[in-house]
Amino acid sequence: MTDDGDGLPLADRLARRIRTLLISGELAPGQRLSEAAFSERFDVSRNSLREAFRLLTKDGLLRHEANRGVFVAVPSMSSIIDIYRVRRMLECGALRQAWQQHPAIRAMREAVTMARRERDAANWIGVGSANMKFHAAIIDLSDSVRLNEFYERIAAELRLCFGLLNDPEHLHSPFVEMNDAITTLVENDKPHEAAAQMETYLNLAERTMLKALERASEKA
Amino acid sequence: MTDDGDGLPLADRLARRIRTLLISGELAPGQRLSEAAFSERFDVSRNSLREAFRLLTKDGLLRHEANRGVFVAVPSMSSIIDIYRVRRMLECGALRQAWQQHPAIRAMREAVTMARRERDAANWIGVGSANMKFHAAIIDLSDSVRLNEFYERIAAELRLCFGLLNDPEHLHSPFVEMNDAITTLVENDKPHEAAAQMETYLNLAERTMLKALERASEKA
DNA sequence: ATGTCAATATTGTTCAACAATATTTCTGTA
DNA sequence: TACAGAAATATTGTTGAACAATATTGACAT
Repeated sequence: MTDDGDGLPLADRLARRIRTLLISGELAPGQRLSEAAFSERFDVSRNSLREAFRLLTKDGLLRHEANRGVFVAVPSMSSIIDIYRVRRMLECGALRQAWQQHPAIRAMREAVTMARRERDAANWIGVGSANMKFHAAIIDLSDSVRLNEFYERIAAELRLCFGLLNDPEHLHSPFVEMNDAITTLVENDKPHEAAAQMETYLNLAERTMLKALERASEKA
Repeated sequence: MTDDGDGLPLADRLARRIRTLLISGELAPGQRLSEAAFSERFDVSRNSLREAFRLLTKDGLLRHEANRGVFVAVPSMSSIIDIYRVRRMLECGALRQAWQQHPAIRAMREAVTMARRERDAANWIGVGSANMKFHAAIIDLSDSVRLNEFYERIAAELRLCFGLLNDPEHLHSPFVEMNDAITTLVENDKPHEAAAQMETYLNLAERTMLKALERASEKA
């Protein structure tokens, strides 16, 4: 099940491959991505590669400087603050108007179960993925393809931030039980309380993130 | 003040030019955009044009079909519903957490004033622009560059929908006074009431839009 | 009218070239 | 040595042509 999306245009497939490299941390923030090197590496033409770069730049994962090339975006304090501002708006909004019978709630519950299982197996990056699934499910509550698409972009940027840090246990584990509580609230048709809980969740996560970034940058 | 953004890469400038054509209605929805024809028209290479097409496709203004080319996106019922779902989420959210002293409130007031002036001059497309400025100012309340950027994309799609209709007077004028009321509410530090008012505003606008699209499509 | 097959046009992708701009290396001078 | 400036080099920006893969058109036979 390699699923290399053979039907899609080359640039899209390329963008997906590079995105994977970016969020897996194989390409360091700030690193320059040479057109010649990458077109060679992926065995595609420079033109096709440039199309892919444009897409990823629009996604905020790459930064483009005129006549200097593209660089892996470097997460900053202000970008983290901005990302969490977006998350509060979207996730709390989606929860607040959540309808008790919405199928996405089932996905939220599944993500919580998965996160717990991964945590018990001490697989912290698994906990992280389950966590991301949980929040994606929350966005699904809003039933908007555009919001889903937008959130995917934000989530990719967030993963880029995660890659900057180490300590994934301390980063993801504490939130598993909060996810459970929030899920229970929407299951019991208390969307406003769920949204309120999510707001404190995100504020806490933001602080954790900023603190971690601070430590990481002063070490450098 | 032509402001052709001479510093930007060619593909970005191209994308902007084509976007202008799209939202001004010079390119009809569903129309196919031939690479050969447009690269000739703008006197650029096919490669550069393709990069621009990719950007606009990502913005939802163009649709890309494999081996068939790009087409101007055709607004549908579902896309309008989706767009207004996004607008409710973003605009109501921004208003709800609005801070009385925020500079964007001043921009809202200015947009209202401008809209009134244009309406009195019976310049309906001017009313429309002022209206768009008003809603952009509301998004500014959230102080997020990512939300602003996302809203720009949504606004462009919305303008594409507007182009499909005629009757701009009936489409924009009724909302000027509502804008005034909402602005007054945030000026008086009643953000929740402003958000509630905005929700009814957007529901009404959505219905108007859907009705108009229905008429336009059954005529075809 | 309908379906089949060749002819044509369009997109998908690559390659090679050159201009414009950045970066590095070299050089001469204080 | 340290440093400013100039030459040399490398990289991006953009173009044009080429060819394969796919889609559209049109002619023809039934």
